[in-house]
Amino acid sequence: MNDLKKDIQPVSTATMADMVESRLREYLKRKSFVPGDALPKEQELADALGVSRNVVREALSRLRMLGMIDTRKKRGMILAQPDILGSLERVLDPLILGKNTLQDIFELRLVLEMGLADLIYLRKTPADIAQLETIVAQEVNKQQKPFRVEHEIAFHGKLYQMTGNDTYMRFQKMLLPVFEYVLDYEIKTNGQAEVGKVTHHDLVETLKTGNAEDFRKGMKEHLKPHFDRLKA
Amino acid sequence: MNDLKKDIQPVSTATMADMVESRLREYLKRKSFVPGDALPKEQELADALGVSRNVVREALSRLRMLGMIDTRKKRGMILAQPDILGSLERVLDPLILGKNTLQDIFELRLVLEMGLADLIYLRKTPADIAQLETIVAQEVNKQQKPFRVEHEIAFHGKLYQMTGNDTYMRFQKMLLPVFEYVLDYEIKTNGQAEVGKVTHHDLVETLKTGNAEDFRKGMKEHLKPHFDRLKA
DNA sequence: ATAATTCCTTTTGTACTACATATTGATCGG
DNA sequence: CCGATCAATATGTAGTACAAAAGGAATTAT
Repeated sequence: MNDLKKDIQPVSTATMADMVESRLREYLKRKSFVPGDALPKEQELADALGVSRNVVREALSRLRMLGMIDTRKKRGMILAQPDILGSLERVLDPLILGKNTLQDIFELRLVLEMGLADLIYLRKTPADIAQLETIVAQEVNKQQKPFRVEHEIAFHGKLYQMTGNDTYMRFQKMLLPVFEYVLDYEIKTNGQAEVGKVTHHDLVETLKTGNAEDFRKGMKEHLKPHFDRLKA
Repeated sequence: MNDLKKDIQPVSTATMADMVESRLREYLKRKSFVPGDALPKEQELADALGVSRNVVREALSRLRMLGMIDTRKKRGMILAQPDILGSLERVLDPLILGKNTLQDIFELRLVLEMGLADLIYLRKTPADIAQLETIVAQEVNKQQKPFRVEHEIAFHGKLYQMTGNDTYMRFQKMLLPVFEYVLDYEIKTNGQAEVGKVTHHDLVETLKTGNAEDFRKGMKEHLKPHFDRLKA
């Protein structure tokens, strides 16, 4: 199905820039360049590849966007360490993604949320718990719609942060808009979602007294309305 | 820390292509383009932005790489649905990522693995179980090193597939090389890792008789050696 | 002699032109 | 009325030219 497309399309529609991009990738890998190493100049690459400098620049522009290379005016280009999530960020717009992908991401976030218990228990500190309690305390007062979302983000965001895993935290943050978007859509079609039986407050209590297993169970209950909506 | 960098760097080092890329993104969002809509021609964009067509093409080249736009020879460019993971794929190379990021991804995969139980129980079929049993049966014979990795991939890969979530599955597959890479590194420095008490065979049994909660516990035990290696 | 300044060289960034190529749509012929 | 050929058009590629910045070399001053 899709495999055929991936085999045939590149042959027919591959442009020079595409090929040069791929060649450069291969070149960097084969030469075992490490971050900081200098790359040949644009003109040299163009000559070596037998294309115009224009094409080379289009390919380099892509690698530059991904953070794979850094270029400075006279010093030439150097290999850099790309920010993996930086590239994702650019594409993760609910408005341009397909419905299936959005649904997949929605589920992915549930999976992530369910799996973070062990990391949290590995690294949580009393200070973290205290902050969570502050967040929960502020929730009690304001239950209006705009604030509820804010508190959801504050609470769950703090949980990600407690994992001590920066990539994980940023990843979750990026997924948030998609989550909200799908949620809004679901609510519009299926009516208001009820809230889970286990509250944020309960989860914090579990963090203080229970173990990772308990926390996972609590989180499952907390997210139950979302899970119930999933189609088998 | 990094926030400052993100605010200051763009001002100082932003090239025209960077700005045009950002402008185009904003433009697409503001005009609420939907996939299939036609974009203005390159020359028109260049004129409107006050830059050369060259710069516009560098920016478009980036969007094209991300799959955000499709272009055909005369028909112009049309907005497309980007493949979110496609962009990740290009950057997820263990050799060029930093050590911290690699460690983060290693942990991320453990998190994902721990969180997939509910999706599996929502969607598993008898056929899936049968396939898993076949995979496990083949494991028994060959325990040599190259085969073990293959079976690991086959087994866990099948689990992802059972979630019915294509994005999730591809994501996991992409994370695999990083996982292996970090694992190899750990083994080299800390010696061979022992294997978890719960085997693949046990997990399949749980899938047949137990519930999602049991499966999560089993998976935790199965991955215990990895979790034990994590630093608090 | 050492340090600071100035100038020159080099490489990227941008602009412009020209033309090839493919696709669309229209015109022309059967 | 349908099919084929041909022209128009937008992207793809090449090539030239020059501006700007950054590093290094040479020169001057203390």
